[in-house]
Formats: sequence, structure tokens, C-alpha cells
Amino acid sequence: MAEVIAIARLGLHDQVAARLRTMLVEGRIPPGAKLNERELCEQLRVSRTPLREAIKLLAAEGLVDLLPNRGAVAVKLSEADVRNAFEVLAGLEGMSGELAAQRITDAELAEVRALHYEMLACHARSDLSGYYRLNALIHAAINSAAKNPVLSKTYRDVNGRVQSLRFRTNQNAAKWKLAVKEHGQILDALDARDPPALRALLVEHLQHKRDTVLMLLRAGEIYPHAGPASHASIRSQVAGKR
Amino acid sequence: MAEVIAIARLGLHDQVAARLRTMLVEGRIPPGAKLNERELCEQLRVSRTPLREAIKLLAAEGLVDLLPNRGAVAVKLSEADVRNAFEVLAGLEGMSGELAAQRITDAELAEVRALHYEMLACHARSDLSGYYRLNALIHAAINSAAKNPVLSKTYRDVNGRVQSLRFRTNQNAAKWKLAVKEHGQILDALDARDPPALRALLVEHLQHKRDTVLMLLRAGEIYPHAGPASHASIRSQVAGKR
DNA sequence: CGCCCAAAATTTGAATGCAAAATGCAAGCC
DNA sequence: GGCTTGCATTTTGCATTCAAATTTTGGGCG
Repeated sequence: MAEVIAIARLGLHDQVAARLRTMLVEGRIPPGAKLNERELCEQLRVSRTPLREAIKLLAAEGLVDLLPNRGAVAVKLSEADVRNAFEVLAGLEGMSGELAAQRITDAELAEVRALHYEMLACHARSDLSGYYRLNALIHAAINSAAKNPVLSKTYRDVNGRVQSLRFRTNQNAAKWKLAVKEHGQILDALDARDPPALRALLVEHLQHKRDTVLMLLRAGEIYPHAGPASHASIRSQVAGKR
Repeated sequence: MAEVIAIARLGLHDQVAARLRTMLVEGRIPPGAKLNERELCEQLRVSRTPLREAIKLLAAEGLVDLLPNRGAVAVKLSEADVRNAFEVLAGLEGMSGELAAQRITDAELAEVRALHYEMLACHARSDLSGYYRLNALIHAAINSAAKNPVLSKTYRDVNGRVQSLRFRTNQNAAKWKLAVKEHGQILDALDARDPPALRALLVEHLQHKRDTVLMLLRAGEIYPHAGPASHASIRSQVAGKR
């Protein structure tokens, strides 16, 4: 009997962090909101200690800003923050593709192809949430094929910052179709083991995603209706700390 | 009166984290060593709570591995870990250079040049530690000139993982001279605002640094004499978590 | 003599308690 | 009447305490 129990092998602070992460990404804790410790304590039914540890973790991940003696607030990304994050993300994803095209195994490629077709199925059914799930899996698979755990972790870190925005992005049909087309080209480049091509495609893919997010951000469809200037300024200062 | 006082506005856990970081980078806490909480508590004269928070932070930064219910250990980088970290670092630095060449201001360029000459002075005097300091400042300046805080933070995060190795690297004269020559070319490319050239130079520069570190790592001059296989395996598993 | 199991001791994880800082409010002052 | 100042309340930060898990050690058994 080997791995009978793999449950509860997780620190409490990790569970709390995971739940908070979900709440932040799904917008249940709106951007700019203060994270009241006592409130969250009784809501999550845990003590303050693991909660505070979780908050520290999220601060390191960049999902909340930690103001000394003033608690934590959910980050409210400015347009510049989004541009910066996607710029880095594009670089990392391009790098990931370049390496994946060199190092991917036949088995891994087959799996990516399978996921790709599943994604096409979701697109055909207009199953947006399923599409997003598969989309994330495909990118994760490519990332994994790059055979560089440090790269994967770094990508996850940066991606976590804009994940909440991507989550709320409801693409229009045209954008969606373009994204699907790009995914086809990505698969081709991967199949041809063409590093520069894959890099270029992924960078372009991310740029399109960035444009979509920015457009919705400007239209105020993501952060419903709020003054973006207020906390955005401190945000920038905090980002350049240490 | 604007910025008269900006003192002591630092949380205790941050101070502790900073000291631990130094201890780890300088090797006062050797790689692979267990971090005993009680021990460090009386050594740093703080309670366990801020210490634990600091350790969690360092774990997020990748400087220590956090084993559930078993405490933290200082990371002992395997050769693969070093390769991976430098691979990402080269990508980030290349990206940084590409952007810096586009966005650097004349004033920033002048400052980089000044730092460069200071570095040459250190080289002439065989002042290694001064050289390292200036070298770090130059790279930070280029990073800063890229005008992307997310990129800067990401670079710092990844760099922190191998900083302890770079710190212990005593270059030989030939390697040193080559590095200085490369820095000259880097300055030229920056001066010419040539993004692709600067990218290529920085990537190459990082690769050379990687080779130097790897050579010393293999020779056992960095991790004096220990079985690298033991903890390296768990290290890899831990790296791919979440 | 070596191996395995069990109980003690150490160590980590979580909860509570206490002190300090910040926020909000109200009264006094200009 | 608006602004500042002092006090009360709330909230955060750190220390201490309690509980759970792990490692160690001692003894018994094969």
C-alpha cells in the first residue's frame, strides 16, 4: 500500500492561501478591497496565524499589497501593470516555446495534440469555460515540455498576477476564432520542432491576449466602475521595493 | 517637508528575512542545513512568529525548501538546478537588454557608463568585491532602464536562487578579462541602442557566467565536499509543486 | 547480534493573549 | 465654520502557550 492517503498532507496555511487565491482570482474579494484579518478568520474558520502566513505568501506572489501596520489590500492592476506583466509573460512563454520545440518528446507532443482537439471541441460547442481549461492545460503542457522547472515556476508566478483578468475575459467570436487559429499554428510549429517559429507565435498569441485584456480593462468591464488612479500609484511604488 | 523621515518603517519579519537571506547567500547557513527555529530565534533575538513568517517568505523566493512538518532546509542546488536557473536568467536578462536598448534615457546611459568605468577601475586594481558590486549595479541599472517593474522583480527572484553561487565565484584572470571585454561590448550596444545585439551579448554573458559557476560547482569549490545526489532529488520534486 | 517496535523528547504547527500602531470620532481652538 | 488635536475603538504585529507530528532512544524479540 503506497499512496493510500495523499489527503491533508498540506499545511493549513497552504489551504488558506489556495482559498484566498481563488477568492481573489474569481473576484469574490474585489480589487482594492482591504483584507480584514478577523473577518476572514471566521469566514474561513481558521486562526489568525495561518491566515497571516497565507497573506504573506500571496503578497510574495504579488496578488496583494502589504502595507506596514495597515494590512493587505487586493491588488488593483493599472493598465501599465497589465502591460508590464504581459510583456514579461510573453518573453517567458516565447522562451518556453523555444525550448519546448527542442525538447518535447513524441509522447508529450501527442498529448498536446489530444488536448488541442479537445479544445477545438469546446470551441465548436461554444463551451468557454471548458475552452479556458484546455487552453491553460495546453500552455502548461508546452511549459512542461521545456523541461525547466524554474521556468515553469517563474511563469506561474507572473501569470498569477493577471490570471484574475484573464479569468474574466469574455472573448467575442472573432477574437476567439483567431485564438483558435493561432493555436493551430502553434501546434504545427511544435510538430515541426521549429523553435524560432514557436517563439514568435507564442509571443504574438500573448500580445493578442494582452490587447483583449487591455481593451476590456479600458472599457471598465473587468473592474466594474472605480477610480483606477487611486491605488494604482501606490501599487507601482510597492512593486519596485526591496 | 517631503521625505524627512522614512526610518524604521520596516516590519520585523522583513528584517529577519533580510538577515536570513544574507546568512544563506554568504554561506553562514550552509546549503542542505536544517533551519532550526528555536536556534535561530535566540540567535536573532526574535520570537518564533516573525521568524516563521520570514522562513515562509524565503521559501517563496526559493532560497529554502519547506518540508511539511519537517521544517526548512537551505537549498542545495544541483547542476541541473543551476542550468535551469541560468537558462531563465539569460532569457530575462536578454529581454531586459532588448527593452533597455529601446527605452534607456540619456541620463541613465550616462550613469551606466560611469558605473562601467568605475568597474574598469576595480578591475585594474584587482578589487574583486568592488568589481562584483559594480557589476551588480550595472546589471541592475540596465534592468531598471527596461522600465518594467515586473521584469525587475522577476529577475531578482530568479537571481536570488543562484546569487549564493555567484557570490562565491572567484574568477581566474582570463575569465575576468573576458567578462570585462563583454561589458565593453554591452555598453557599446546600449550606446548604439541596438536591441538584438544587446540581447545576444547579455545572453552570451550569462552563459559564460553559468559555465564558470558550473565548473566551480563540479570542482567542488563551492559546496566544499558533500554528496550532491542526496537532497538534490527532493529539491527537484519540490520545485515542481503547486 | 541485528532488527523492530514503543515511548519519550524534540520540533513544528496552530491558537490565543497582549502591546503598539492606526483609524475614526468628537470636542476644542483658530 | 473649518481645521486641528486628543481620546476611544479597531486592527495589526509580536510573544507566549497549547497541540500534533516527527525523530530519537531505549528495550524487547527474533
